[in-house]
Amino acid sequence: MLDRFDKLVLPIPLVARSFIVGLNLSNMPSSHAVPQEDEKLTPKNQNKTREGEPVSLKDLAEHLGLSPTTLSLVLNKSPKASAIPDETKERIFTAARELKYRPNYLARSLRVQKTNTIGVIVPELSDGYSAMVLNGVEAALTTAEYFYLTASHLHKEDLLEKLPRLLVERQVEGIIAVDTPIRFEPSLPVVNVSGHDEVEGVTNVILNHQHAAELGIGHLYNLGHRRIAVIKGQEFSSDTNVRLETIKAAAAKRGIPIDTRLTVQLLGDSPSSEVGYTAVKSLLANGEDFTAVFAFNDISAIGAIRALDEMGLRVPADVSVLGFDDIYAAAFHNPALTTIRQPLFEMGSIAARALLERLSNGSDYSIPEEVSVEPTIIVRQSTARVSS
Amino acid sequence: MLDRFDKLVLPIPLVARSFIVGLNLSNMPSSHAVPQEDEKLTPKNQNKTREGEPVSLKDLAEHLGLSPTTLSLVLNKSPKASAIPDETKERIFTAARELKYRPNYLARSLRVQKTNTIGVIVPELSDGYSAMVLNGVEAALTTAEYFYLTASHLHKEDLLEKLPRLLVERQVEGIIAVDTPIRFEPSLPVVNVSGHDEVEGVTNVILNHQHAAELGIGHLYNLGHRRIAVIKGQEFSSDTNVRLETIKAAAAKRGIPIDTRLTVQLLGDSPSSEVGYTAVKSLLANGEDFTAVFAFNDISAIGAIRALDEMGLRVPADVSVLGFDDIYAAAFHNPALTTIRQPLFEMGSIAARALLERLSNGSDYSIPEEVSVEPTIIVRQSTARVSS
DNA sequence: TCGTTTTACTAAATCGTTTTAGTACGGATA
DNA sequence: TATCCGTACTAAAACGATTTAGTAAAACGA
Repeated sequence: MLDRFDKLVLPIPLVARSFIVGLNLSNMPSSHAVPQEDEKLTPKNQNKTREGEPVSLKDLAEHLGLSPTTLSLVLNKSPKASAIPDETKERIFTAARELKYRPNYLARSLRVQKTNTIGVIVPELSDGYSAMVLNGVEAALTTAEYFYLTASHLHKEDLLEKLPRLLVERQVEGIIAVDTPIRFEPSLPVVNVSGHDEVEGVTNVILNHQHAAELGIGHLYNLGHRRIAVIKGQEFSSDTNVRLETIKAAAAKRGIPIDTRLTVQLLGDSPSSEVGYTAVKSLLANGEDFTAVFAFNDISAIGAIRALDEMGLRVPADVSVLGFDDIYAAAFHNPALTTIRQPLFEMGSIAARALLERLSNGSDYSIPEEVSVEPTIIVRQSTARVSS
Repeated sequence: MLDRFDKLVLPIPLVARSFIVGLNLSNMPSSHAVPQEDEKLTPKNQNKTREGEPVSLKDLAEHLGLSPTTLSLVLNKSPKASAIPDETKERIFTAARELKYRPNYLARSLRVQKTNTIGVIVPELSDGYSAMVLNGVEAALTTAEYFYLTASHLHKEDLLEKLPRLLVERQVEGIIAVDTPIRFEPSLPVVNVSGHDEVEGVTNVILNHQHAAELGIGHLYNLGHRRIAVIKGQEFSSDTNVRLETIKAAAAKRGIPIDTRLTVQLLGDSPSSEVGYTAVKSLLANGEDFTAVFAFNDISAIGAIRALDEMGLRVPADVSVLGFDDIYAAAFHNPALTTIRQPLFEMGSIAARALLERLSNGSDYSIPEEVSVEPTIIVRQSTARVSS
C-alpha cells in the first residue's frame, strides 16, 4: 500500500507520453539479496496504527481506551450521549480529527438500512437534455446529503431492464428516470422526468405539452404561417407522441391542420444536429411547400436551419424555424432560435425533491401521479412574419 | 429535516391534477372495525417470506433447508462448490430466481472490501465538456461492472475540499477529476483529466497542448493572419494557462508574437456563450485591430461570432474565428466552426481505464504520471484566407 | 442508611454477505 | 481394520458501523 506512491518520486520527462518504469522493490532483482523484515522498515509506527490504512471506529476506541459504543454515541451526537462528560467528548473529537477517522459509509448504511443514495437512469449523458435535468437533480440532492449513481441505457432494451436491477442491488433508495421508458416493476419509489407511461408507483414530472403546443402554434399562426412542417422526435423519446398530437390539435383548432406530408421524423440516435438536418433535407427533396418548421428540439432546429440554408432558403425571411427546449446554444445560434423553453433544471430538481419526499414520508404518503411544469416561449430571430 | 420537503408541495400550484390517494390500509378508517391480524391478510404468504420485503440469503437458505454458506458458494460459482451435486445447485438457482433473491451489494462490499464504485468530480454537469468526458468514463467503467458517483464542485473552494472526502467515506475505490484542481492529498488512486498540477499519486490525462497550438496558429498563419486575438479561459479552468502559453510560443516561433492588448479573458462561470460574447465585445470596444480570433473553446467562439456580427464584421470574410474542443454544436453553427478537436470521449475513457488498471494491479504497478492525447484540426467555415 | 437515580460507560447483537475452518459420512486404499 | 479421501454440507468469524440492553460506581433523597 505504502510503496504504491514511492514510484512517483522518479524523475519523469515532462513532455507527455512518458510512463514511469515499474519500480516495486520487492519485484526487482536485488544485487544484495538481503531478507527484509517488514516490521523493521517502519520506525514511525507509533500508536500501533498502521500508517496509510484507514482507521476504524474500533482502532480509535482502542487508541482512546474507550468502547466503540461510546465513540459512536458521541460522534453521532446521539441524545443518549448526554451522560458523557464534555471532557471525554472533546477527547473523542480531537482523536478522531487527529487520526483522521472517517466512518465507513458501507458499514453504517448496512446497519441503519439507509444509503442516502439514489439511482439516475438517462438515455445518454452528453445529449444536453439529460445533463441539464441531472444538474437540477444534483442540486436538490446535495442539500439533502444524497449522492447518486448514474447509468445510461443508450436506448438499448437489455439495459432498460438490467440497469434498474443493478441499481436496486446497490441499495439505492429510489430511482429517477429521465426520458426513459419504465421496463421493470418498481420495487422502489420511482420518478420519471418526461415519462408518459402510467405505471403504478411511478411519479411523472412532465411538461404541460398542450400549453407548449398552443404557445408554439399560436406564435406561428399569429405571424401568418398556415403551412407548418413539424419535425417529430425519435420513436424512443417519450415526448415524441404527445408533442406531435398536441401540436396537431393546436393547429386544427386554428383551422390549419398539419398536413401529414409535412411531418418528418428524426431517425437515428445521434445527439447531434445531423438528424434534424437529414429530416428537413428529405422534406425539401420531396418538394414540399411550407413557411415554417416546428422542430422537436433545438438540436434538430439547428439542423433544419442548415438544411434550409443549403437550399437557398433564408431563416427567417423565407422560412421560420421554431425550436424546443431552449438549450444554451439556442440563444447564440445564428440566427438566434425562437424556442419553447422547458425548465429542465427545475424539472430535475422537482423530480429529486418529489423522490426525497416520498422517501422520507414512507408508505403513509399520497403519491402524486403527475406533476406538471409550464413551458414559456422565447422569441428570438428564427421566426418572422410570413412574407408575400 | 422532514419539514423541509413539506413546503415543496406548495410551489407547484400547477396542473398537478391527479394524485393517487393514500392507500395504506392500516391507516385508512375502516367501516367495519375488525381487528386485523397481519398474517391473515396475506393468504399467498406461503413459505414464510414477507411479500414486498427483499429476501436475504438467510431467508433463501431457510426456505431451502440449507446453510447460507452453501448458497453463497453455489451462487458465486466458487470453485469450492465443486463437491455440491448439480441437483442441489439447480435447486438453489431455481429458488433464487423464484424468490427474486438479489444480493445486497452493501453487505458484500463490506465483506470483500471492494465496492466496484469510483467517484467522479466535475466542475458542472451541463457544460458540455464534462458531459462528454463522463460519457467516455462511463463507457469504460460499464464494461468493468463499475458504477460511479458524480459530484459537481461548481468552482467552489469548500466543495473542492469536501467532495473528495465524502466520496472516500462512501468507499469509492478511486477518483476521476475532470478539469478540477486537486485540493486534497489523495488517499486513493486519482486520475485527473486536463489536470496540470503535478500531485503525487495523481495521473494526468492531458491534451498535447503544444501540438494543439501549432495546429491552430499554423492554420491561421497559413491563411495569412498576422494579428491574432486570443481568448483566454477563465482562471478556474486548468487548461487556461498552458493553452495561452503554447499559443504564444507557436505564434512567436512564426515571428508574429501575440499582442497582449489582443488577449482577453473569459469572466464568470456561466456555461453559455455569453462570456465569449462579452470578452470580444470589450476587445472591439477598445478599438483593437485583428484579423482572427483564437478562442478558448467552441462555446466562447460562438459568442465571439455573435459579438463580431453585431459590429458588422463578417465571419470569416472580415475576421476568422477558430474554436477549441469540437463540441456537437460546432459543426452546425452558422458559420460552421473551424476548431481544434479534443477527443473528450477518449480522454474520459482513457482516464477510467488508467484508474481501473491502477486498481487491479494494486501496489506493484508503475503509475504513469501523465498520458497525453493528440488534438486534430477540423477545418470548416469560420476561418478563411485574410482578405487583401 | 438504604434505595433510587444519575453518571459514565460497555458487551453483545445486528445489518447481509463471504470465507475459514471445520464435521459427518460413505467408500476406496493399504 | 485402520486410514485416507471425496462428498455434502455447516458453524462461526469477519467486514465496520449502530443500537439495545445492560453494569458499576457515585450522587441524591428520605
